Amino acid sequence: MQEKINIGLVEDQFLFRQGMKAILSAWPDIAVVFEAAEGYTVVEKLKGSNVIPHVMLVDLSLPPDGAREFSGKEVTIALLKNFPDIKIIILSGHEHESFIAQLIESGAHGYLVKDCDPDEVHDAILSVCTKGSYINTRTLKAIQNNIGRKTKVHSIRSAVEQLTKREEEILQLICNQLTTDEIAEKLFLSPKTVNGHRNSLLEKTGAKNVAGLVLYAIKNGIAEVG
Amino acid sequence: MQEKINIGLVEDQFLFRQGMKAILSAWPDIAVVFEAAEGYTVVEKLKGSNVIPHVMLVDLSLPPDGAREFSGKEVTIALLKNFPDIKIIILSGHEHESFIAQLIESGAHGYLVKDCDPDEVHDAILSVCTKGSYINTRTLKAIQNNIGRKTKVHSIRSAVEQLTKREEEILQLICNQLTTDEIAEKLFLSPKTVNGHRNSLLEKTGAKNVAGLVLYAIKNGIAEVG
DNA sequence: CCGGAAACAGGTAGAAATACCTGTTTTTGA
DNA sequence: TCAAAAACAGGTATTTCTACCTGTTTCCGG
Repeated sequence: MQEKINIGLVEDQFLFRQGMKAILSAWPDIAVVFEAAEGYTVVEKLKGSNVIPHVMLVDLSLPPDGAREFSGKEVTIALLKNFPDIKIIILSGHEHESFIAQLIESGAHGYLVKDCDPDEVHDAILSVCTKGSYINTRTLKAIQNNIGRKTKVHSIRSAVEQLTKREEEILQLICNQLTTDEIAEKLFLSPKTVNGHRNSLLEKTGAKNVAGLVLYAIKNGIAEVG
Repeated sequence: MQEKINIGLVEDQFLFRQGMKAILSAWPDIAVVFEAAEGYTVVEKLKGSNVIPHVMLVDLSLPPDGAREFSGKEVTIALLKNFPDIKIIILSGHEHESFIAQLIESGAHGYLVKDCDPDEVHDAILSVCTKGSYINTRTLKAIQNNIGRKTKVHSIRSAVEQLTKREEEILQLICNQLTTDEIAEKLFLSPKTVNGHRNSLLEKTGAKNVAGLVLYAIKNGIAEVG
């Protein structure tokens, strides 16, 4: 008998995790050997574990609990850094194409929507093990669309550039409905400086105004709705 | 042997649905007899069915496919109208308290977060069947918080009032990053009129500026992030 | 049929944001 | 250590938004 493929689950919703376990366990060639609900504990937990999964299924929309942000993207990067042999498949709900592309660029080996067939999960797992990656047509299209979009949004550079720490900070405060002057006061800066960052934000995100900035922030996990 | 409780699942994510089915089927007193992926087909499908579920588990975050919006809230209302005997339990991911309160007000009999224990699902199902409802402390707190919040946001009236059709329409366009003049042109209105609606929006939502409006829109399903 | 809400439209004023510049200092990475 | 990027700060001009008013018309429910 062939050795089983060891699977790790990173998913905050307990119900979904249990469900996935039930689904995966139905295949004789698959064993779920690791589970985690929060992103930031994954690497630590794995280091203390004696069984390292071959494939990790990571939920994209892990909530950024508390202060620290540790979404599916961060988990992917951290995992690849510490366990370069682990194959990573991203699971996502109703996410956005631009984000998927980012994930793949971050080094994820596969991508699945939660609204897929259980068989597809099995396929994906086998595929990342044997071929090293799994990209279905849907994902491919998303990536292509996104790349296509990138070049036409503003300039070739702008969309690829990512925000700096300060810019993210200010974007968050904008989402908190603070005005430029209020932000300046809060961060002990000149309003002119904040204004500069604001302009950079509009430039980099391709947003037309605050509405666009807020949407961008939410889409990219910089701000939350609640 | 006692009769089984018939369960219906309304959940767009196929994987989650399968998982839930697996979990639910593990209990001998429960049978999954109905499934739907989209909200707007539920009532129709049920009318054509000869087995009516006793309890419906409805995903709150059903995506508003295409033009028509038919989220968990609409499904709840439609179900209660057509099948008043069905008990409805809302399932939600990382949703917002204010929304939960709305759901309960819409007539849902119970509320569960997706990050709960499978046992809790079982408890909830039994509870809505025998006692007619299921509210855990977490939900109760959410509702109370929300009610508490309502009274202090702006005025007693403002937060309770809901937006008119026109206001929602304009809010959507604001989220699309249109300026007042652009909205006016698009809707064949005077910019002054749009301005008036804008002011009403700020007043009713308690938002301080567009950022607040966008957040409100997303929180209440009027606009989407993608 | 009447009252109230919604939608419409107008005005004035000031606050805030956006679009362009310019430059210096500090941090960081190759 | 050297160059690039980030953060900082300033100026000017214009657009857009927000906060107050005023009023009319239309439509719907009691």
